[in-house]
Amino acid sequence: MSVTSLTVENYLKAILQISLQSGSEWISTGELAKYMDVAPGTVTSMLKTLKQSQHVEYRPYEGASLTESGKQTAIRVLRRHRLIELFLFQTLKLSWDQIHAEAENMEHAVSDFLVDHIDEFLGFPETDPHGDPIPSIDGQMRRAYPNLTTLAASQIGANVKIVQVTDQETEFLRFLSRSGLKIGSEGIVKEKNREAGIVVSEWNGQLISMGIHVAENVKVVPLLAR
Amino acid sequence: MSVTSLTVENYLKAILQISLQSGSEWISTGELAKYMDVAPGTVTSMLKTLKQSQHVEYRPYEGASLTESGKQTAIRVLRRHRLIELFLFQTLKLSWDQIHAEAENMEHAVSDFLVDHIDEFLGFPETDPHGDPIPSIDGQMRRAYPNLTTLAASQIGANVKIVQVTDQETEFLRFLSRSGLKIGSEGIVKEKNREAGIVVSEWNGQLISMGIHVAENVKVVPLLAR
DNA sequence: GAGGGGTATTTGTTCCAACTAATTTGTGAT
DNA sequence: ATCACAAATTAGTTGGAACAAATACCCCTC
Repeated sequence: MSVTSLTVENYLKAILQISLQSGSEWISTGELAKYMDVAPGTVTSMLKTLKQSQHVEYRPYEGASLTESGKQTAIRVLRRHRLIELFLFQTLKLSWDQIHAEAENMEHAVSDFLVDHIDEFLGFPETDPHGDPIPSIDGQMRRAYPNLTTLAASQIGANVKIVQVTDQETEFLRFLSRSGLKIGSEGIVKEKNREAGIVVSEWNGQLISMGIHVAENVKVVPLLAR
Repeated sequence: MSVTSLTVENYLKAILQISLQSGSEWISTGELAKYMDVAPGTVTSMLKTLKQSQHVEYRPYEGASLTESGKQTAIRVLRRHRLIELFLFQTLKLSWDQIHAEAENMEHAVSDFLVDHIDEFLGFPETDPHGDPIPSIDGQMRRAYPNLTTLAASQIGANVKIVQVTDQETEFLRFLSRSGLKIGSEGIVKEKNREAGIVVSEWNGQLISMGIHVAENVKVVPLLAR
């Protein structure tokens, strides 16, 4: 097991998350710098280091992508993160927005041994409290819902169930909590106003409006109309 | 809340533990260097840093002692450590020797907010799985058993109950587990051979011998003979 | 009171991961 | 085809925490 400092782990995880989000394997220095909140030059030198250690492929001025081994490391970090979140969520009954920051710190401080015990304790769950899939012990990214779409992309009149939220910002999560929305909530898209950039939907009889770009972070599966 | 890096926290905790163990407030550079497994020069420069930040008093060639603020920080770290140990012990049913190392890493990665929730979840416990007292939320060191002695110091024929073990070495804890000894075990001192450096005691009908210096790490309270 | 032995401190490096500022490269518009 | 701009890379510094080796200090013994 190669030694990967906390910093290296964070970079690898960031690269994985950016590429999962953007859908492309290759990411740019700039994207990574912004995500890590670090100067571009810092990223360049880190990418060289990661290339040395075979964690990424890197071509100057073009960008970088994870190698198989880099991806495995990143996935292990993600697995730790998500299992810890769920663990805290289940045992301590903390809220959505509270656990993310804690898990961010803890993910580098727990051994694989402990994580596997947490996994067992939780009954080998498939998703974390945000609905994000938990990578399996052998490093596979699981995908719980193949027919996933977003609230923003759903048609008016569509009956949907929230299965995942893909933004961990405290304020966003608080907004959802306040609105009574959580994983498993079912609702109907009532109105989409592309000009105003607004989506209105109904949940348990209550109407909720949110910006289109916000609704893109709410992943749903279609339900058959009742 | 002053910013204390993980390294600073570890030094402060070490100073506290050394002085608790030795019974004297002032500790030497050498003791600390050995405890931290670090070169003496490193300790000297760290002590200067800690003096700067008002965490310790330090006099060259004489040693250092915690200031009130340094002590508070150290106690908070100790509290985190012990609550985490108990948390893992209770929820994941890990063994004595497994949790210590995990908690060592995790203690710097969890917020006071989380620790207080763990405390509540556990029902505000007084001692951790090793019987060590858990400092209270307001930074008091609790002392559960005032009439504490060690197995090594108990008279032949004494009826005792184990309430604490003061060595966290994996091998020592494994030895205790294998011997069936744990917090709460009750036994009788059968034989003490100071020349051979051996203490023999009986637990549930089983005789167990251990070295005197080992038995010093087993803290007991006397029981009335049955 | 002069040495000597054991601790401590100082000094000078090293590595990591960040920064700023200067330079280079790639690309889209004219 | 060139220019200008945005993005990336290089170069040079910084701070933290470690090390080894040289030096300084304390105290005990003769």
